[in-house]
Amino acid sequence: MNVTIKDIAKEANVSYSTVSKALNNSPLVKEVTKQKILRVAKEMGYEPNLAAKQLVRKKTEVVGLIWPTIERIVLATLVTNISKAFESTRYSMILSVDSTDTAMETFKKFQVDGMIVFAESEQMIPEENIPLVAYGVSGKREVTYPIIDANHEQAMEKAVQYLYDLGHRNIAYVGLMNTDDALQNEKVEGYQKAMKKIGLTEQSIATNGLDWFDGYLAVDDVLQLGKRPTAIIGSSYDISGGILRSLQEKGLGVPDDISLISYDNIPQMETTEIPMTCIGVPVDELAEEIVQAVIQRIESEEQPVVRKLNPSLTERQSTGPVLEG
Amino acid sequence: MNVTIKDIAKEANVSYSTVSKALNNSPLVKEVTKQKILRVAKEMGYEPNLAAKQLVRKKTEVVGLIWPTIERIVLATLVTNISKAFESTRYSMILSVDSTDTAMETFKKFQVDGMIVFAESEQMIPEENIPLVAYGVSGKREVTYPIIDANHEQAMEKAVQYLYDLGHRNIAYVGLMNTDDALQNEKVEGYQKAMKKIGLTEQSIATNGLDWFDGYLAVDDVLQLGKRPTAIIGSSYDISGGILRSLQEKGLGVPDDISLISYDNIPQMETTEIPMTCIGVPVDELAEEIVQAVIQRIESEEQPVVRKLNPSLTERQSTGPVLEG
DNA sequence: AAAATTAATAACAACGTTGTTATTTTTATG
DNA sequence: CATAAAAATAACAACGTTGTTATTAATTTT
Repeated sequence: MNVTIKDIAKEANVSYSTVSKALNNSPLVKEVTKQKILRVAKEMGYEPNLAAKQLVRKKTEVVGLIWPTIERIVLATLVTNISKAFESTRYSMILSVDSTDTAMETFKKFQVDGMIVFAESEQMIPEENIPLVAYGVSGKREVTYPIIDANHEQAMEKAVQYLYDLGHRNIAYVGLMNTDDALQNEKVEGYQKAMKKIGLTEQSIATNGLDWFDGYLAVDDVLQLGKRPTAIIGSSYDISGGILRSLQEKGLGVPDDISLISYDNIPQMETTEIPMTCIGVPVDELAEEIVQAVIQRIESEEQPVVRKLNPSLTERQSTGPVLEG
Repeated sequence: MNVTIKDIAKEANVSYSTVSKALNNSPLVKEVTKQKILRVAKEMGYEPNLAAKQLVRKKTEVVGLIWPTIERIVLATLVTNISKAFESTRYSMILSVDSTDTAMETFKKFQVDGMIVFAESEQMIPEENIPLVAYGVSGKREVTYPIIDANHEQAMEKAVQYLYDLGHRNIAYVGLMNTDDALQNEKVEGYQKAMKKIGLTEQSIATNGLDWFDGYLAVDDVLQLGKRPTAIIGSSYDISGGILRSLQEKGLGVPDDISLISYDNIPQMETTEIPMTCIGVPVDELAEEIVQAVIQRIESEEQPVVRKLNPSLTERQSTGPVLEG
């Protein structure tokens, strides 16, 4: 049997309500008794009973994260970071890999205080009176829950501008396009707009998928473009990894012969063959933002809003100025 | 406010204890009243309060799964399958990606009935009076909790035997070796033993890592072996994928010029460029086994044992008989 | 049709907390 | 040094269930 506040009370010769207050660090109990109770509690190995607490307080201080497509690894780093971000709050996080519906059922059963949903599509999530925050493409629809999204357009603009400033004029984009993946589409469109804005002609290479090898293969096409690009923007960590490898194998120096900048701002960019310059909302920042959003929504019933986070560019060794041949 | 059994009781003109019994389908309540109560409950949208139930019953019917290294995707399919396997039980599953310690804390707070731990190393997990089952390399140590493991040795033996029966005599193994990854080591050793047993000379190619590209690169080495192998055993899904692609690119027909068999028995093997013959414990089976193990351990205090599951070979189109040149 | 038996329902005490109200103890005040 | 005020502690009713025990209603049995 587990030890309860009543056991502590007996041991410490106080009433159990005093124990409760002491454990919650209430100012209503004298410092010395508080200390004694705390000591006794520790000695007895007291562990509060969440169910009991929850029953009276109607709060769990737990947030559920719904991640239905676990097998697409892209988000793993984000999950890890969110999990970490929760550590400095009074909330803890649990994860479900079930379908959104099933997961929501489970979380409702648990009476989590809030949920984070990785929204794959622009499809609406039925909100069942548990505060909810979505991470994903915001689109243009009305919202009934906050959506955290990245400003992909701005990201591409920054990337292009950065390369332009380094002297690059032929900048190619490599990534998935013309599918119904709203996120990928936003990226290409962002690139196209940015190029237009700055007065350059776009040159994009469509890949077949989102994997490493798709980037690896795309380099052949890139090198056959009319004007050979001096810089490439890879649409994701995996894609860019493949591009980098292929360039190396073809004897093209990065960044001397060709500069490479990758979308996705994750720490892993540091540890590629050549540390990669990248653009995107840093994951830790993103995670922090998401966590804050749920907590705020839980605690203050705030209005749902779409937040487009600003990307930042992290300069590493895969980019450099155009060298005169 | 949520509707409780007391609300239902009022509405149905019975006592709340009768409602409780009716909802739990007790034989103590008359069929007609039971039906009425059930109907009223449904109409009112009743959702049982887990915390209250838990408080009196001291059971949550929830199992926690600890998966600290989420970023290594290999296990994702297994997680998905475990999650699915729980659906047909009365338990549900939640997931934590925290470190084993932190996750165990959270789960203890939640008072889960049991835990599944993906044990990375052979390191011991401190068992804190919550029934625990580990999935991972069993090693030779004493156990205080059940460990579910695959019989890697037998797997390799089956694979080699299968290829032998098809006429292959030069069978190469491609995979990570000589690192401190216990699982990978077991695989190579299994291969070596199997070859020896059947009287063939082993030819293995060590990769640098566990990724797709490591397999892709390894093919060059394979083809430079003294006796060119007629069959390759790839050590994992990713590795084998790389091997397959490289063979294709080099114009080597699979399985006509060279047979390929992969470790890992997951459904994805069906959808590679050429559907792959594979060896291993089928994930769904593995998942089922793990789930059964926790449940048994929760419900019957059974003795901890190491269970080595038998792998099975799934024949697809990447393997065939040796063709006389 | 009264007594005994069985079936159906109701009452109520748990479970381990929190938060409010009541009581006691201590300290300050005239 | 009584008395009022403040501080500390204790008592107790929630919270929404389950499971046990008590009560009432419906059947048998004689």
